[in-house]
Amino acid sequence: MTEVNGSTSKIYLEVVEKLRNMIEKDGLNPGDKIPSERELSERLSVGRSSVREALRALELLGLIETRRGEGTFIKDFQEHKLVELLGTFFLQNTKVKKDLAETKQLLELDCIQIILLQASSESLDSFAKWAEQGNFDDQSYFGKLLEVNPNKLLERMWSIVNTYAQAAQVEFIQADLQAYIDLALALRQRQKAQTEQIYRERIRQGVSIKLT
Amino acid sequence: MTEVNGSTSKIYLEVVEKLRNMIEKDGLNPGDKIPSERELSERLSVGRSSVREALRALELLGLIETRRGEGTFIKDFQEHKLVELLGTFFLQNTKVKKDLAETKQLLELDCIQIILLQASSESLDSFAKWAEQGNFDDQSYFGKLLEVNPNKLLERMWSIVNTYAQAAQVEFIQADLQAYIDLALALRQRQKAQTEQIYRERIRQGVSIKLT
DNA sequence: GATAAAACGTGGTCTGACCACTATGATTGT
DNA sequence: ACAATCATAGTGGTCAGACCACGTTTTATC
Repeated sequence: MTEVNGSTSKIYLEVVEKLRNMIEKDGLNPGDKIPSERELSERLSVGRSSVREALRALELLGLIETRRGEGTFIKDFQEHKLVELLGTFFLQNTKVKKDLAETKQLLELDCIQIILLQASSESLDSFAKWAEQGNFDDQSYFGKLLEVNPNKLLERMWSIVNTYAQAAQVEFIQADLQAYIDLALALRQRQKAQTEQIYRERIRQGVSIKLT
Repeated sequence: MTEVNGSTSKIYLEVVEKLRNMIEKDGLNPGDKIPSERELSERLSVGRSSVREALRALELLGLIETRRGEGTFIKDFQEHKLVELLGTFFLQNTKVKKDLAETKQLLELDCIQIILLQASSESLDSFAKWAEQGNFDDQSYFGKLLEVNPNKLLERMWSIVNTYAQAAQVEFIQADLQAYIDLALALRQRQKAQTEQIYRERIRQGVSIKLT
């Protein structure tokens, strides 16, 4: 018996989908509460356990947060703990690591391209000022740099790749502080050639992947 | 009554953890079968529903695969759904058309970089041969090109961005067929400057975003 | 009015029951 | 002996109902 399982067999996946639509339709934002498990179960005509499977999966993904006694909320996603999992799980093959390192670098260079062409002088000024304080490490530096770039999609992609890279223990060697500062200054002056040279020769030197 | 909840309240998270250890300890590899839900439930002394919540979460992450009537298997980590999911959830409403087009181009250029440095001559030959047939459009051409590049992460990212770009009706203007063919030939000869020139001036000309 | 107690709502977990599907082994037919 | 068939057991998929633990809200009490 049962039941015309439309397309996505597996109820919990349908619930994920419905949830996604619901969030979009109702314009829910991070922090907002979503209906209770029992209500979802009723509204979607599925068992509560199926709803829970969907919610638990989304929770592990860091997309929602549940607080016992209170409810389930959309999460402002960041630091999903799943990532450490992935790292220790099945991420330990060198090919993946190489791809991660390579991709991360490419995204950083892409970001530099965009910044050179599109970033406002003010944002570049303030970034340079921030860099001159010297209060950063490789990771936080590029995190900040990616923020300066106006392409939010690129920023998000870098963030994800970076997270994965961390999980896989792919970390770049910390370069000389001055190199990072010089990069910021070169960016501010929109010196394309110099910027790229600093990145390649002084910051990402000696890394397995060479570009250009 | 419960419960000495060691550290990670939430049983399903403990199950995830236990599973991870089990996989590591037993040296299980992609394709291998993991114990059945009922057996796990018994071995870990937790309810089957908790086991299922853990498994469903890992499944949505793309770490395992379940086949009804057969069992649950470790999956090759290649096709992780993470980026996809994050995208469908939070990347939707933003007006990212520009970002999409821009990012897509950047990824294509990144791919070209990698190909110039890493692709085998044979794969470049066969790609050029394929291109000379002229049986493609802009999209399928770059889809094929991304396949030539050995960085599977990059390929996947492009594929996703491309999918979204389509959905957002961000499509590049089809260029002259000859331009695509010439690009393939330049790639085969590993002519970096020429390759990039063709891409920028003959294929992606007139697109909103200009790079370099 | 302030405080304490009870009621309610919510997530967390378990159990037991079916269903649907697959693989395996026994049965049967030739 | 071999092949096709069927029965069975094992597996994931789903549901319903029952508690528990915790937070919020309402109510009763002082």
